[in-house]
This record gives sequence, structure tokens and C-alpha cells, in this order.
Amino acid sequence: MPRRASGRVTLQDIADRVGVTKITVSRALREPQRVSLPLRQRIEAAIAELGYIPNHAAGALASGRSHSVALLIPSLSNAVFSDIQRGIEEGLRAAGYQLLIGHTGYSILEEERLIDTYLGYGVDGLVLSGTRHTEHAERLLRRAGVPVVETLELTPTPLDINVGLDQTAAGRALTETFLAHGYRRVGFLGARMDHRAQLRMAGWEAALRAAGLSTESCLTTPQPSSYRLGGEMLGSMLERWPALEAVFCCNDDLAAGALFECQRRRLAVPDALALAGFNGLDIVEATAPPLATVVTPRRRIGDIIAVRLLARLQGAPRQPTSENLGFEVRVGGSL
Amino acid sequence: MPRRASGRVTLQDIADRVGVTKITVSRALREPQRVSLPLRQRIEAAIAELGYIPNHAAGALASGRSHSVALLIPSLSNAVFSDIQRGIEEGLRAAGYQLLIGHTGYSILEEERLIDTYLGYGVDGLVLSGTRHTEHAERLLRRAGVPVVETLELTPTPLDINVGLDQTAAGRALTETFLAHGYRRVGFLGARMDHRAQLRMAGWEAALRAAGLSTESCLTTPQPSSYRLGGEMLGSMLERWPALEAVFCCNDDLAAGALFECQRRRLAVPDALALAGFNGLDIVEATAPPLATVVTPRRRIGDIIAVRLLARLQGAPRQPTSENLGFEVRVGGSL
DNA sequence: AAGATGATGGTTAGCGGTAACTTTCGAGCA
DNA sequence: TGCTCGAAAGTTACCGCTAACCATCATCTT
Repeated sequence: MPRRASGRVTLQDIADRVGVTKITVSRALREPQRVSLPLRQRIEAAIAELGYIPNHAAGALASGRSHSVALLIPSLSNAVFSDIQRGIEEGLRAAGYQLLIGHTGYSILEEERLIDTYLGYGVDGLVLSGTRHTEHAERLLRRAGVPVVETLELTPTPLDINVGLDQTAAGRALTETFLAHGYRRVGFLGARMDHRAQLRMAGWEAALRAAGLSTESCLTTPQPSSYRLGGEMLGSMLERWPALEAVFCCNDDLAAGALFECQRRRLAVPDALALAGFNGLDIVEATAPPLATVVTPRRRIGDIIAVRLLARLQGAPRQPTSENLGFEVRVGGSL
Repeated sequence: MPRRASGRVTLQDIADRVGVTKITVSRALREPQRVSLPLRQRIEAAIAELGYIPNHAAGALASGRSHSVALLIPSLSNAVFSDIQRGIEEGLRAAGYQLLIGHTGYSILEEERLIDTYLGYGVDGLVLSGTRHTEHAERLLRRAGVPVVETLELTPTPLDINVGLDQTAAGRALTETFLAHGYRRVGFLGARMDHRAQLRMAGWEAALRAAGLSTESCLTTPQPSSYRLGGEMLGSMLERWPALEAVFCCNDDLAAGALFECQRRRLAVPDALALAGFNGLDIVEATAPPLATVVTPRRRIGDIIAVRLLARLQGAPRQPTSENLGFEVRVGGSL
């Protein structure tokens, strides 16, 4: 079978070089204490000399485990996910797992495709952003028998492990903070409008309704959020609702963009207009004034995910649970 | 062999259900036109009914190709990489390839580990950020026989495909633009100081030296860059070199942070201090004033990478080349 | 001294696919 | 009618590695 792309070095090549069988080499790599020290050293020397790269596809196929976990994130440019990723990665690395990343672009169809791909590679676990998936994806996940984490939002019906925070409650709490500061005409500015953005908006709406206030000043777009967009949309809002006193932006990027727009218009923040964002990214503390926001415990979410996942990988039984890590409203100087 | 984690559905199960052999099912999936239409439809029905997930590990093992490409990026929160990623992903997807992502955290050791992992999974190609790798990683790559892309920077000795821009020339061009605007005391502010940041700084230095000016006002740190850090470091610089007229920040984040610091200090930009960043991210157009920067053709880099990679994947011979996609200095309003 | 024991390494039989070759069979043609 | 030919499906062998079981041998026991 004339395949072998090139002279790829296999376990057998190492075994031949040392004069043992390949299972011994395999053991030397996976359970070193089961191979005598002198032999082990000769094997290690041969591996270094010949430049052996283990074929994980073959290993995963034979053993059914791959020592890797896939993380599917909606956006690479959104710093929210990088904090979570770091937590997960560091937790898993200590236990010898590799983290592989997939990019869904906020599409559950693309998510489904990646779930299929990574399950097909035999990953031992999967971390998904969000709790909404295609029907087919859910079927795949159930059938796969590997631990699955859904994160960021909470759901009453977790597939398996669910770690996040109540986005609606956070949106509501932030809005109530606006109200507590005396603002009455509080608008909502949202982009992308993925599920989490919708939940935050629902919180905004609920808080205003509960206070008997209007939820009219609401501007959203399916476009991805950006600083530029935050500025443009704020402009539209001010034109349409000139009496606006405050704007809840569904994330920090939009809020920063809105703040820059205010600076251009010489609109004092918060005296002429109050602003708030969501997530507590680095930028909110850097701007002048610092932006009000909801700080989400992203790093802790990542840490906890790693802990829960490792427990399952090490044999703990599946027991669907939802874990709420909370949030913190930070007033900053823009409110 | 009591393994089979669960009742995972295999090609054989589909074949049994339909009453054919598994190779026919395999063909129905990969080369549909080679299987008669009625049979194909029965196979497709069985696949849907039983919920078959192809095992890519097995396929990759048997065929030597995985129809996937790995992209290793230093940072998830840096928007630079998301543009490149999008270009690559869209280009590859059209040809039926999946893009898998690994996170190196700017560490070439971690990069080495990921190269090993992904090669072990049998990816058909690899895209690396940067041109510096561990010796062992380079050996792995050479031996693997798969196309490799090095991106962002240029190198006279590409491993294979190299697509990027001359970071030093860009740093120099931006600095010369400062000089053309009449600034003489031009400082450099750098964080992380990865290889690309060093190259940009070398460009800054070269431009100043060529003009017979001092390169003394230079502040760098190994810490990861952030808006906050940009502000803090600008503060230190102003304290240390009060006569500073302009600052070249090694990326847009730092520049934005520096701008915010100026706003806090009521230092007019550019009248009291000129600023510039690097990359041309969204934020530079959003701030007031817009920031000067070097716009890097990130999306185009991604697109070209996909094209070059696909050519190699479809059989074009390896022929190490370095492709310079250039850059554009944008003056904005901060200079 | 004979069997039990533990450490070390080997044998066998796949994991779930795919490449390459072979077989079968009906259509087209002289 | 006999033969070639191409489409459709099957056979065989193997990708590189590992689980489970087995063999060997020096060291202990009693």
C-alpha cells in the first residue's frame, strides 16, 4: 500500500531500532514505570534520534481517548472568550489535556459542524458557548457520551455541565442601578443580538416595566458590534430620542464607541448622558471617564469549567447541573 | 475487546442496515456519483436514522488526509488574528477544509506542543503566526511533509509559504511620517515585545538614527498590552521625558490607552502630544481624534494564505517563497 | 526444592475507516 | 452471437496504535 506520505517515523521504527516490540515503546511513553529504566532510556534516545511524532489519530482510534478537549467560541476578537479560554486551558493542561479551539462565528450551524468534526477526532470533552444548539447537534452530543459544558448563560435544562451567570438578571440589575441614580429615560443599544444580548435586553425591559417606564428607546442591529458601530448607533438614538438620559449598551465595545461619539459631540458623560456597557473588559477602566458595566467572572468561569470537566473525565458520573457564578455591577464614572 | 464507549454508530452498522458492505457506504459519503442513486438514497436514509458520526481519526489514519488545517495564534483577544482567521477559514471552507485553532500565548514552546498535537491528528496543513519557532518544531514541520504557512512577518528563509508584511519597514515608515510632520522627539512605547513588536521598534530606531535624532525615549515591558497599560506607560514616559513631542505605540491598544490618558491629563492630541498605533484596528477610527496607525492587510493576508495553501493541498509542489503584502500609513487625526 | 509472586516484555486482535484491485453484469457494437 | 467496456459493488489488506491476555524469569516463601 504505497501511501505513507513520507518516511514518517512510527512506533515500529523505534522498536526495530531498539530491538523490542512496539507495545513496549508504547508503554515507555504512556506508563514509563512499567518499563525497566535502562530499556526506557534506550527507547527515549531512539525517539529523539529518529524524531518520532506520535500519531494521535491512531492512538485515539485504538484507545477511545484523545486527551484533548474542544472549546467552541463564537468570536475570536471578543476578549470575553479569551479569559474563559485561559482558565480552561490552564486547568486542563495541568492534567495533561490539550485544548483545541473552534470558531463558530455565532452560528449554531457552524457549531454543529464543529461538534461533528471534533467528536469525529475523538475529543474527550466539549465546551460550548451558549445553551442553544441545533437539534442535530444535541443529538450528536447525547450520543457521543462525552462530557459537555455549556457556558456563559444559564439554562434550566442543561445537557450536562452548565456554568455561567444569569444574563437577564445582570441586565436587570444594571438597569436598576441606572434608575437608582435617578435616570428615567434609559435606552438600550444592542448589536449582533445573539442570545445573550437578547437576554440582557430582556433584563433591561423588565426593570423598566417594573418601574412603569417606557421601553421605547431601543435600537438594535444584527451587525457585529464594534467601536465604530457604537458611535454610529448612539448618533441615531440621539437623533431619534433627543431627550434620552442614559443608554445601556449591550457590551463594552459599543459603550466605548458611544463614549467616543459623546466626546466628539462635546456631550458630557455622565452629566448630559449616562452610559454603561457589559462585561467589564479592560477598556472600561481605561476610558475617561471609566465606564459603568457589569463585571462578569470570566476567568472564574473558565477555572470552574476545568474543574468540573476534569472530574467527569476522571470518572465522575454525569449529573446535569447549572452553576451560577454571579456578576457585579460596577458604576465607574459614566453614570 | 470491551471498549466502544457507547453504542457509537459505525459505517458497518449502516452497511448492515442497508444490506451492503461498508466500503459502499464510505463511497456514498465521499464519492456519491460512484454509487447508484437508489442505493445512495437508502444509505442516506439509514445514516440519518441511526445518527452516524464519521470517525475522522479512523479516516485520517486510513487515508493519510484529514481535510483540516490548523491555525496557531498567539492571542485570542487580539483582533489582529481574527481577521486573518476569517480570511483563511472562508477560503478553506469553500474547498471542504475545516480550520482548527490552537492558542500559543506567544510562547514558541506552546507552539511546539500544538504543532506536535495537530500533526499527530493528521492535519493537512499548518498556519503559524510568526517566523520564529523552536528547533524541534522546525524539525517536526520539515519531517511532516505538510504545507506550512508562516505569517505576519517576513523571513528570508521561509520554511515553506510565507505571507506577511515587513514590520520593520512599517515601523520605519510610520516614524518617518512623524518626522515629516515636524516632530523631533519621538518616543517608542512597547508592550509584550514579541518578535513583531521588536521589529517595529527596530524600524523606529532606524528612522530616528537616519535623521540623526535620539532614540532615548523608549519604554517597553514584557507585560501583555492593554488599554490600561498604555495609559500607565504613557504616564511614566511623560514623567521621565517631559519634552516628548510624539509617541509611537507598538499597537493600537496601547495607543488608545495613551490617548485616554492624555484626555485625563487634558493634554491635547495632537497639539500637545502626537500619538500613533499599529495595525489599523476598529478602535483607531472610533476615538476622538482618530488615531494615526499603520493599516496592515490582515484580511488579505488570510485570503492569500487560503489560496496558497489550497494550491499546495491540491498538489502544487513545495517552493519556499516569501510574499510581501505591504501596509499603509494612515495619519488619522492624532499626528 | 517446588510452587507462588511480581516485574518485565511479547502476542493477538482489533479500533473504524480507505486504497487498490477484482468481480459482476448489463449495454453497445460489429 | 460473441466480445469489449464501463458502471457498480465487493475483497483484501492495512493505516499506527493500544487493550487484554499470556509468557518468561529471577526472587521469595515455606
